[in-house]
Amino acid sequence: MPPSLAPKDRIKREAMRLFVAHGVDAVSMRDIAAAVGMKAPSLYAHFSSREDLIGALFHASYAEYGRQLAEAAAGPGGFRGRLEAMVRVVCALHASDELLFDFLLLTQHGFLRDVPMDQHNPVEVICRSVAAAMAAGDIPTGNPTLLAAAIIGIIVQPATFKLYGRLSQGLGEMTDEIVVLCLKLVS
Amino acid sequence: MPPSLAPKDRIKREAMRLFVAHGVDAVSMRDIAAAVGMKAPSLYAHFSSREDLIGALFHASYAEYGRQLAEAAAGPGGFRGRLEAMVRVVCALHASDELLFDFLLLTQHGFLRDVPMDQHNPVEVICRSVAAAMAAGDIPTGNPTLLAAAIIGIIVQPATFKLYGRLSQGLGEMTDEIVVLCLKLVS
DNA sequence: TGTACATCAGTGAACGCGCGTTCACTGATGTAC
DNA sequence: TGTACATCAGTGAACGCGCGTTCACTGATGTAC
Repeated sequence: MPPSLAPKDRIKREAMRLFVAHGVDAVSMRDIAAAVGMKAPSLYAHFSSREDLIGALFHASYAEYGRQLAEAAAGPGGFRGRLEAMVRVVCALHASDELLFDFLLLTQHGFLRDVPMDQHNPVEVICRSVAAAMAAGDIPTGNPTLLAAAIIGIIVQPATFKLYGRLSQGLGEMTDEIVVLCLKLVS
Repeated sequence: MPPSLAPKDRIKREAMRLFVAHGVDAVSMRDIAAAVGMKAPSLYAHFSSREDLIGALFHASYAEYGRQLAEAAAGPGGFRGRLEAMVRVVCALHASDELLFDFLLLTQHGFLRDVPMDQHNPVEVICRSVAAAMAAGDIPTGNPTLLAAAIIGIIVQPATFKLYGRLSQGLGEMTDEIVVLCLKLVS
């Protein structure tokens, strides 16, 4: 933790670290404050409530993931090229900030019911992209949502394995293999 | 909730329902007791603690899943036949008790660090089966753990979609399609 | 049939605890003149 | 340079609350004689 970071960012970083290590519900405001060398009341100078802090961590990052995915999904070329681009985006996000990726992975179930199904929702982006490709005849016909789920599973489950130490490499190092697996699904 | 069930089973059932609906940490012993028409202290006649109740729900079921998977993994024929059998087992488990499946799905991250990596661990069963097939040359060479993760992802992510209403069909009704997707991965 | 007693699932009241949050206050830093 | 004041991140003490859990007790049911 470089002390050069602004207090607000140090709080976000340490909170994320603790949430991933112990689970969101097992970490108190006092725990977070202690990790940044403060007392709990000081956190309220930066976030209006615990809910606000967690929301700032989850929703902003989740939307940013969706934004980058939507960009890849709108790229040039056929569906397979765009699928490869999307997979590479997600793997790159894992490589660039694994802590954030793990946080989204572990806390998703607590938030997914609140997340709007709009164009910044990563899951929605993939579902729409697959459905469009299937409707256009670019890939074999079937249940588009099931196929989208399978693609997401191929990316997310290895990240879970990494988190629990079953895989030592991150998604960044396995990108090419993951791309190959995803492309097999749409063959 | 048939009142014919023994009190202990009614408690387990209602607890599971509440945990899936609101998250494990958001449900108190008083909530569970109210759902079965009791007061909180009565629960302690059946379970020694909250931890004990949750553990009874998770670990026994998780081990049973592992046992059934191990049985399918030890079946006759080549790897592809055994993989198909394993996928069918998981889909059948989802079809036979979706609430239980969802409970394991939602609470896994809170327990996976405690689960021993033995022969009753469903993830371990799949990892070993894939690794053996790869070592025997039954399927193309690669990272066996990554492939195992991908297979698990193809099954688990559609279950997550069902849970959040993105898919209306359960795994039971999509079994054949899921089998096809998994077999594509090992081609 | 009637009485005394054992059993035991369930309860009301209470416990200590850690939680999120509030608020008056501190004390270091920067600015005005 | 020196003094008075404004600013503001951070703090100590305290709050009300809901939690898991304990325990003496209740009251229905079954058994012995």
